[in-house]
Amino acid sequence: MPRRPEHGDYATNLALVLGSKKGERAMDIAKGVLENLADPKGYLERVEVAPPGFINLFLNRGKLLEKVKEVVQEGVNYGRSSLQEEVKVLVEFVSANPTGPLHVGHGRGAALGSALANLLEAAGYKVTKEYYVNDMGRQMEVLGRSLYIRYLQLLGEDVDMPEDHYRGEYMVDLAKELFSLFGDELRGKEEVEALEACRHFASSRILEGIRKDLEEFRVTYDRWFHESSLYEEGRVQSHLERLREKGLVYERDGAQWFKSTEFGDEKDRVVVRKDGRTTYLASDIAYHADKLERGYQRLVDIWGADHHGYVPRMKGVMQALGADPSCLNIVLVQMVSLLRDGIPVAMSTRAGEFATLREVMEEVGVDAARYIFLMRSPDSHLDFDLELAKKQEKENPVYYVQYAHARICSIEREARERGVELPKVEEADLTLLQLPEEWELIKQIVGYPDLVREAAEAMEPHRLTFFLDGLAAQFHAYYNRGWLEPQARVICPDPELTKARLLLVRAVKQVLWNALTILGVSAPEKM
RNA sequence: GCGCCCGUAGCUCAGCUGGAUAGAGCGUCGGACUUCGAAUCCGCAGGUCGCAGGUUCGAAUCCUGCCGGGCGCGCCA
Repeated sequence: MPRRPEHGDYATNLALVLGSKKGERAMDIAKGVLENLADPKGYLERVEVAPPGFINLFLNRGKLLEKVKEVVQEGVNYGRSSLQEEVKVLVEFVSANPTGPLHVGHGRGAALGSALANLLEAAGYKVTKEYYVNDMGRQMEVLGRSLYIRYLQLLGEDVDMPEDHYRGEYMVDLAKELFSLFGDELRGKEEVEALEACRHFASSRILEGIRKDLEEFRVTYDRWFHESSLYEEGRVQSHLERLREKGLVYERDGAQWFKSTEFGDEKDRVVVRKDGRTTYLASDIAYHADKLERGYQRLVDIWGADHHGYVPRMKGVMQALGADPSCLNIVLVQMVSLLRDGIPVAMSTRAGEFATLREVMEEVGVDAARYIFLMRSPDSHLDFDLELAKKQEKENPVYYVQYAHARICSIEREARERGVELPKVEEADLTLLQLPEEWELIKQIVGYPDLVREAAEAMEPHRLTFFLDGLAAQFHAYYNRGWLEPQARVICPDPELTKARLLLVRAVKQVLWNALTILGVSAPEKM
């Protein structure tokens, strides 16, 4: 899409690229392309060649106007497409350990994962959303002991909480809850048994809290996959055995190692420790094998960027499992720094200083929080200042876009009040739309389906936020033109023109709604 | 030391996979409300795209080397 109008509505550098490859003059190739250009459906008004070899395409107005009618006819389905064949994709995201409440970093992953899942679905993929619950390992033991200590403290015993345990205030609350259920019953039991009860209680209650936070954040899952289920069925061991037969798992220094160097990793990785316990990598091998066995052709894992060092070994795991490593797409989302009045807020789970997702939701609202998380490329660090977000609430970008939607709803309400019926698609003569602002709006909404496909392919929902901002800006400019020019208003003196404009504006509203919905942000009819 | 990400306007960031004169929001300054919602719009100002080379018709975009910031480099997850 060229910037300057004389370069057409679309432009291609095809001839320049071909010219450099074949060593021919680009201008000659461009002219040749022009002569052989087929346009059976008449989409093109005219085509020009410009030095040094650009081909500029000017779209046929009438054909574009028909597209506007399609927007209204297709409604919520406009912009959705279907792939040639069904592709099953599994999006796994957040997957935070159930050792404490979700913090802002998880919020970013949650917003991104859910929006990406919607986006892929809109592009025609068959999407499943999954949360991997790490309910095994040392951290779970530490969690159980942390709760046990809080519980004993509650009963008046003098026990110290070690530095490396979970010291957050929420553990005290859990201890109280535990006490109200069991009284001092646990104190009399064997420690092993009490710890097991604490572990189970803490992790299930915390996981329940996580589920509720996410639901409130408009994030839902098709499945919660528990790491422990892999062990109950003995599948971790069986997959390790299979890799051992392939020579990809071997013993050294009393431990079992996965030969990830075979696939480009810088060193081999331990899967079974000297003491016989498996590592998380062993679980991940079984888990990803399970994903493949379930028939997913494409696996999307969304990780915090601090886990980037694990990418090579996971790619290696895919190859070891006999899969193409390119079918595993790992999206690394950079850190979020939560600020309060410009001052960084510490976000350590164990130290118990929280910047929870719940806090953020309650302070700035779900719409604003989701939109801010989704505005930037996952590759960029994100500064999220709570105070600033609150102060600027009314200037927040999300309100700008939502306002455009609400404004159109308002226009439609006004039209009805004045006795103007909203036109049916066949009743409107769109050729009456002659303002440059209208042409710009038309071009933008017509380009929306391509945007959805491209954003999905790049796995970059943030492109939608920039599209939305641009569409809203174009609409607001259009609307404001009617401020001083009553004949440029949607509801104008000419009834036929009014019908055409109402239809256009309805198409704009539909596209705003569709894109906002993919992002999981509401499109209010009133604000 | 090695690896990944980032470096674009005063601030926060886009830049559509190498195109034509680098964009937006916020902030500053100046304008537009007798009503289709001013949560908006219009305009001014603001740039050696971190630095230096290279690739070619053409580079913010690709390659190399530096500089600066963030994050990793466990028989933790």
